[in-house]
This record gives sequence, C-alpha cells and structure tokens, in this order.
Amino acid sequence: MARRTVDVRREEILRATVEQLAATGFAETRVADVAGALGVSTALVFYHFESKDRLLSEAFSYAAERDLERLERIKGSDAAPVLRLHKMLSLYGPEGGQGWTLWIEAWAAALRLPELQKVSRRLDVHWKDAVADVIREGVEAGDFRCADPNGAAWRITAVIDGLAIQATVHKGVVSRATLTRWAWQVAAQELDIDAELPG
Amino acid sequence: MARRTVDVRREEILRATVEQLAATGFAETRVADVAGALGVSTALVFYHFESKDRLLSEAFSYAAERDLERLERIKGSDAAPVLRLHKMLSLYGPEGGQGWTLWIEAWAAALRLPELQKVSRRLDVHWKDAVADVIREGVEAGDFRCADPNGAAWRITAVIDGLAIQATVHKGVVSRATLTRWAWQVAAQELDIDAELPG
DNA sequence: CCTCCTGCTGATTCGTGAGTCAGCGACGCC
DNA sequence: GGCGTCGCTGACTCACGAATCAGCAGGAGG
Repeated sequence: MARRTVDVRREEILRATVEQLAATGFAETRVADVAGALGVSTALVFYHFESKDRLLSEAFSYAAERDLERLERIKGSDAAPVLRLHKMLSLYGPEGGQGWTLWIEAWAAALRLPELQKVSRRLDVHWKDAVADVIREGVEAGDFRCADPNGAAWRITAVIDGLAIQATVHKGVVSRATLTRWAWQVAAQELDIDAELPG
Repeated sequence: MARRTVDVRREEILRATVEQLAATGFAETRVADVAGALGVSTALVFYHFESKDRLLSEAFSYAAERDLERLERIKGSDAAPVLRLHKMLSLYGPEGGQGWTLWIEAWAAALRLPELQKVSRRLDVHWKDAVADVIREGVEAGDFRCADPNGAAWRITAVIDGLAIQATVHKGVVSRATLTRWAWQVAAQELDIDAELPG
C-alpha cells in the first residue's frame, strides 16, 4: 500500500478526520470511517495516533490552527481598521458554513474533554483579543469611538456566535445575510460608526 | 419494588434523565445511569420508553417545556416592560448555570437528531418571540424607543447565547456578573434606555 | 542483491451498552 | 380470597467499535 512518510500521512489523517468531524459530529465519528475515507486500515490510524480521543483533539487543534493563521494574516494586513475588522468578522461569521458545525460540536465536546477545552478556549480567546486589538487601533486612528474595546469585542463576537448557532442548527430561522447585517449593526453601534457595510 | 402509576414513573425517569444529561452530556449518558440513579432496572426504562433516542428527546422536551412555563409566567405578569424584560433575561441568562450545559449539548445533538432539532428550534424561537413581544409593549408604552423590536430581540438573546457559551464552556473567561452587565448594556443600547440595572 | 527499518494490514480480542424476554409479585377488582 | 392485569426485574443476546498484534512488503542504505 502506497507508503508515506509519517508527517505526510499524519496530516492526511488529520484532514480526513476534520472532514468527518464536520460531517458527522464528534460522537458519531468512527475511526473506521476516517480510515475508510483514505482507503487505509483502521490499524494505521492507531499506528499514527495512540487513541481515538487523541486523534479527535489533535484534529480539532489542527483545524483551529489553520483558522488562526488566516485570522492573523488579515489582522496583520495594512488595510484601514474598518476594513480589517469587517474582513475578520466575515471570516469569523458565515465563511463556509461547514465550519460552524465543527465549533458547535467542539463547544459541546469541550464540556467533557479537558484537552479539547484547552484548544477551544485558546481559539476563542485569541479571536476576541484579535478583534479587540483592531478596535483599539481604530480608536487610536480616530476611526472608531469606543470606551471599552475589549468589552465591545466580546459583545460583537458573542452576537455572531449566538446568531451563527441559530443559523446553523435551526436552518431557516435566520439567513446568512441577516446574520451579517445584524452583526455589523451591533459593531457599528459599539464603535459609533456608520452601519453601512463596507466593500 | 415500589410500584408507581405509569405517569408518575415516566416523569420520575424524565427528571432523572434531564439531570444526567446536564451532568454528563448526551453522548455520555447511559440508560443504565438513569436507571441506577432511580434505583431501578434498565429494563424498566425500556418498559416506559421505546428507545434511548426517544427517551433523550422526550427528556429535553420536558425540560424545555418547564422553562417555557416559567417564561410565560414572567411575560404575563403585570410589571412594567423594563422589569419584565429584565426578569426574562435573567431567567434566560445565568439562572442555575447547569441549564446552559444542557442547551449547548442540545444544540450540538440537534445537528444530528431531527426530533431534537424540532424541540430546540421551537424553544429558541419561542424565547426570541417572547422577548420581541415585551419590547413591542415597551415601545407602545413609551418606555423604549426601538425601530426593529424583532431584530433587537434576536440580537440581545444572541449576545446572551454567545457569552453564556464562553462562561459555561471556558470557565473563567467571563464571569456571570459580566455576562449580565454586558447583556443588559446591549439591551439598553437597542432600546434607548438607561444602562443601569433595574432591581 | 541483500537486509533492516518502518509503514502498513488482516484477523482477532475485548469491553461496553442497547435492547429483549420470560417470568414474578403487587394491587385493584370481582 | 382468588384472579388477572401491569409495573417491574434479572439474566440474557447481540452488535458494534476501540484497540492489539503478529507478521508482511517497500524502499533506502550498504
């Protein structure tokens, strides 16, 4: 069977696991499914990962890391704060739609798996901090007026979390478009800017 | 073994199941645990509920129904809209703290179990509608100024959802007190009222 | 060309938990 | 007081999925 180096194979397995997780959830993901999707034996998965729990949390961590990279790339760009913030919220918000399934699953799973909780906490805090940073920059640049950038960041991202849950779990109750509009509306209110969407 | 009527026993089982669900999650809840907590045999549970899936969604539905009753009682009281709204948000928000574990689990589980999704959707929509109704009353009474009561209700409850997730899953990142304060702050902004907490 | 190392597998073990079933005993009813 | 219903149980089956292991093959290095 097509042999790979450890690194390549591990990443292949992680990617397949993330897909499986997003598609069928933590509880319903079988090691056999992941192996099957790659056309390898289940034993191979255990050759590379010592247990299923380990595999799942490493896979989630892998997905999280890739997301944070994309976030940092936007945050570090030289666009105006308003634009950067809007891009960040767009990335955080709808983006894909498959992503949210994974985060919702992850929050629930994190209630029980301490290892997963650490990753999930790190990811969430990082996100809110990044938003807060950009808000602070915008305030300094005179683009925003905001007395509490940190609180504002938490409230804005919380609205998105809350709305995204509704949009993802109860399909139809809120549209993606409404989600985006409302999220930006809250941001505008918090930052004392025009509610018109940029771009 | 202490014999009961069907109704009594069913409710006993449902209550025990809700407790178990809140404590250990949907995925980790065993029929044997529920039975054990009541000191009865697992077979009895299957005597009253045709399958585990059925038991779980009925239990969640049972908990949801009790919550909605409490909500309606507050909503229907004759206090001023501001006070009623605040009470509703308090009920929705911290209240217990064990409740949120259940909702987070339920959202994740609803992604896969259609029966559960129906219940969860009904509950969520009912909540947002109730908040919107009280906002509308407040507007009519001249207590609030709000151009979009429905949107405001969704945004306010979404913030609470989002913050409650953080408080519940990532203990320590936001305190209950901060959650309450921020939620009310968003409400005040939406309704153009004083951000001071009533009561 | 041989030979290890190592990635990989098929077959198997093992634990666990959902669901079943034959029967028992309490209690209402005649 | 006998009897039939019905809530209830213990002891079981059964399926499924995580984890193991002895060994197989491909390819790099001598």
